[in-house]
Amino acid sequence: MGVVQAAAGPDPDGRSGDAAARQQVVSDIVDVFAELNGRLRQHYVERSAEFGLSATDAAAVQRLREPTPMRALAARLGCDPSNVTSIVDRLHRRGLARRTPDPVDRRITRLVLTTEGERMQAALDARLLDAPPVVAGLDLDQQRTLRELLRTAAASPPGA
Amino acid sequence: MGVVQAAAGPDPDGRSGDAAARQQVVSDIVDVFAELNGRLRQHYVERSAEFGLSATDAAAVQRLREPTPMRALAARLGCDPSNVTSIVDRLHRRGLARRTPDPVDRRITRLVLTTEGERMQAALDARLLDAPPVVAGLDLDQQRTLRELLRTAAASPPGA
DNA sequence: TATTGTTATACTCTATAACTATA
DNA sequence: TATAGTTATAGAGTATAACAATA
Repeated sequence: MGVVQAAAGPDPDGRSGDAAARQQVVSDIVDVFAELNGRLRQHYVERSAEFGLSATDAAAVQRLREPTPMRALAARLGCDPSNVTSIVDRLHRRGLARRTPDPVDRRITRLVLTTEGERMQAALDARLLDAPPVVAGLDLDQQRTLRELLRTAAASPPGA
Repeated sequence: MGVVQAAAGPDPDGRSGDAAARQQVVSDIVDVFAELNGRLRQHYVERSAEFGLSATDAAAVQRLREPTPMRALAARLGCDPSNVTSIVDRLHRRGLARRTPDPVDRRITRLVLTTEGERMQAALDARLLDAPPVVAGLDLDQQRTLRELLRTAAASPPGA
């Protein structure tokens, strides 16, 4: 159930019933969503740790599928570019990624996975995308429906 | 799209197609889910700020619907009990909540909203549950379907 | 003059451990 | 001996601002 508790009986005056019911559905969704988000985060933390990586570092490895400027990786991770430096430093120390100069713009550093990094990426994909909490318990059809609904919600502009 | 990119053409050997397609759906869902979670967080931060509250403090107000021990509030907020002290201190300074002794167990502090706290709670419900990003753009039927799917996913035990 | 990556720093969030008062 | 709440503190995560190199 959501934060807003459902009334015990029917609406006394019979007017606010619709609005209350609608608010209840929204409240329920937000609540389960938050619950699942917590589990999903834990899933990523625990499974990334199996490879000796933080969840953030693992996410970075998953997102390096072609030569990528630092800023672009920051955008994909949804964080500030200043954070990427330390992430890439750690991946470099682990022998998973390296910095290469951009051929045309010398301000840009392009990030590339090493061979070991590519192996790690495949392993992470298999392990992290194996029945994560948002999807576990849903068959393929249900997953497709869920994806469609979430995409529709995401297509609604943030400031609407 | 998800982290794992969909292949351009059909599967060459015709064997891994199913598994790859399934992984793609999961990857997509996890991605949109994360995107929506970010927007939802922002929604709560911004709208709570309209009332001079942090998102956490607002969530606490929303969850005080009857006399509640500190630990119970911590459980509802999904945080450690040690955090609740400062939250309640702030709500108290704002005149929104007060601590009352439990009638039978003197170790327990029960949290109760003041009249102003109850007004704030109603205002927060109206404002925070008004078309949050997870739900915006979905009609009532779609919202019900989404709730059902998320509940099914949440019903699947975390360690499964 | 604007932009990339880096660095130093500060701020927020959250958990752990030690303490007290009760049970 | 165990539990509720408090306190101090430390760690992770993230953002801001200033800087050097390059455009």
